[in-house]
Amino acid sequence: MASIALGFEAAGIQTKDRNVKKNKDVPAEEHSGPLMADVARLAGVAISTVSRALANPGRVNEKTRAKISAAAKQLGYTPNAMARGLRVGKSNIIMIILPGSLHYGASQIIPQILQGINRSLSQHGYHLMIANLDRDETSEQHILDLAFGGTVRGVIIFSSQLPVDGNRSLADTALPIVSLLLDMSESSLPSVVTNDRQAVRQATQELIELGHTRFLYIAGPTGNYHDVERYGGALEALREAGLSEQHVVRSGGAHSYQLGFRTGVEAADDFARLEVKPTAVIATSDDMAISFMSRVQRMGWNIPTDLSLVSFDGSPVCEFSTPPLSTIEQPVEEMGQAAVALLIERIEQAHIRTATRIVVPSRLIRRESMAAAKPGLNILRS
Amino acid sequence: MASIALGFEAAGIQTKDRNVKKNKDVPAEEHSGPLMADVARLAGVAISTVSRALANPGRVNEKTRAKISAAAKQLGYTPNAMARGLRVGKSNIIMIILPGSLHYGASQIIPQILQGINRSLSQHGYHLMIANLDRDETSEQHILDLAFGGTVRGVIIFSSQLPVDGNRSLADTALPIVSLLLDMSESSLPSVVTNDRQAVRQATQELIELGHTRFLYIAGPTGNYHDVERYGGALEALREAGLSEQHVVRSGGAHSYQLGFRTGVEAADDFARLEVKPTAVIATSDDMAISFMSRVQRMGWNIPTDLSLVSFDGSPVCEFSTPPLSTIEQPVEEMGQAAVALLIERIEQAHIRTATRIVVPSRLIRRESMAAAKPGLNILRS
DNA sequence: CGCCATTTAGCAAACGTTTGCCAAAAACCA
DNA sequence: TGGTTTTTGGCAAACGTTTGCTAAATGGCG
Repeated sequence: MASIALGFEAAGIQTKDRNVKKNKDVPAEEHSGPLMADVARLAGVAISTVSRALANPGRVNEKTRAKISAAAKQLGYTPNAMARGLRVGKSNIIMIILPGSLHYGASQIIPQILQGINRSLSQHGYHLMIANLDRDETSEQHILDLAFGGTVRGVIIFSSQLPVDGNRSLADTALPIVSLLLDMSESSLPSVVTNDRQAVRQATQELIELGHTRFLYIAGPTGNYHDVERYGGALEALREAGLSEQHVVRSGGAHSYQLGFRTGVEAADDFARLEVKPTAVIATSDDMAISFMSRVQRMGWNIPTDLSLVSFDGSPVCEFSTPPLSTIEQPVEEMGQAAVALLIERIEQAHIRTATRIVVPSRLIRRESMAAAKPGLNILRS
Repeated sequence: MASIALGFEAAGIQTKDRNVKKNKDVPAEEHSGPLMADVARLAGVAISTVSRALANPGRVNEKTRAKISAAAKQLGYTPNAMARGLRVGKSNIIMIILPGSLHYGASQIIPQILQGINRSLSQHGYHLMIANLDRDETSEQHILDLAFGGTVRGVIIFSSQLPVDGNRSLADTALPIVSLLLDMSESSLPSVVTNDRQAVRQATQELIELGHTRFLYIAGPTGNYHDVERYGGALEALREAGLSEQHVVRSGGAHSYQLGFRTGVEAADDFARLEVKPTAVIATSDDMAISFMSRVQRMGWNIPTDLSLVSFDGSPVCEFSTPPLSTIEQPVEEMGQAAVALLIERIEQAHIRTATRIVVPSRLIRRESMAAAKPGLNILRS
């Protein structure tokens, strides 16, 4: 407007005008969509009335409200989320932080988790943004920018530690955070977890009852929460049965879960090298179990006659391996829903400060890969 | 609201006071974080200088810039994304629309796709939001609200049609959109696809060269783009070899891909019922192939001696089935990257209007599930 | 030292909503 | 009908940035 007026004012001095323009970016006149003001004009009311009619219907006459929403529909009006978010100081976006090695355990559970969470969130009017937490600094920065920049309203952190960058830490946010799969209730983060330890203990107990006394444990990344818990559960069962830690051989542990299949292959090689063969194998993920099984079968061992096998995750594919694989199924759907419920509770009632812990139990699905130990056959030659 | 007010009215005069308050919400004094104004004050410059120093470093003295970014770091300042977005009229969020039956083909490819896309986006400073496109109306509304409400800056639509709701359609947005997996370049949407048709044709040709003349085709959802393409490819190969459509039996087609395993199981039953047995099976997803294989093996058939098998998707698990499964691998990583590249190109240079089509070829991974047809053994009894 | 060209910094107006406050209208009661 | 309560609508000020314009500062040159 001002520049046009200037142009008219001094028609001869075009240069001047040009110079002025150098500093000027186009104001992006392209937002196109109808504004609340357009709706108000069409409905013959004030903007504020439109706002109230759309967001807080109780506060406006029904007849007016109808007129307004008709106008809105006619124009195809959609309120601008950023303007709203800026004004009310909150967004309706939830961020889920996924570990860099995305394929934790069986990759199959990630889509289920994401879908379950997204559905639950949608029902409450929230949207889902995903963030990858790699080991590099930039990914942590991105996440913290999202958190501190007001883009997100709450965080679900999936089997990871809270990211930190410089003097900013996710823990310092006022944002509600829920930890999924990783128990961080000690650090006063509400957590939704499954009973890794107990589930593995129970599976080990069953193997012991079937007569097994020598175990191969195929480990996840050393130090990983899930690996520690699961191995701990196996050891507990052994101890209860009066068996020492000598009765279990560990394999794997060097790789991230992303390489589950490779870990299983290497475990099969380890197995082949052992003088004293275990009769039962506990794998910390289905991927490992499947590739392990494939390799040892190829080497000539029979499952479950020579070797029983049980793993963790509950991927659907386990039902269709040969033989069908016993696995500890994680109730991903329920866990996702529980996490969302917890998060929304924190969002909507800011006064909740107690750190809850919700344990959704995993359950062992018994299939043909588990059988009684071969009596008196504790030593096999490779 | 109205009824509550009536209740108060009857109660007495306290109502007045309460009613006044009813209209008042706390102004949410809790944004907490440091503002650009705080940084400016600490650095001893004006707000606008801070803004320019942070976003457009060339426009401000280096010494000043250093002072400002030191101040920003000291305060842990993070710019508010919604305020920025509102002002500049654009966000930095990309939305990916996933089909409601999320487990298209092998669910394994979804996490890979998502991770690949998210990584590429991160590098360009964008964030990824996921949206589920279910069959219900609310999910379409949610998606359109995101698109029209200015929340997102671009859209990647994964193997789905554009959602429509009332008089709003994603097609009407000014937003850049890229279609992934589904070829919509005819509808002037830039698309990144793989060569479904040609890949299946080639695999079928190889089977024919191995002496196979009777096929079982395990179909995806009837009418689905991928199913049409893949079946078409198989038919083309048959026709080229002078074989009529009679030489292929279709199974499945009724379910969504989500039930891939079940489709395979039912295909095995169909197979058992056939008088004239096919000698080769083409499955449209790895899930189907795996469950099919498991069942027919259990019924006593041998793979690949009695029956050759090839499927689509390239899930890692195929390498470890018994026997290892031949599969057509989709280059998901490259496809994701290509989609992002295309999208960012459209975002940053708004003048591109030509609809591109990028074909990233799939490749057949040959494993033991494919072998020569048993000579002269076209009919087996069940 | 003075004049002009070029940087650099600051003011204030946007961006599109929501909402406190107040005025107007409506409804009710006597 | 007049006064009082209740409801409804409108004005304008936020929310935290970016940015056009202008003022000030800096530097170059005669």
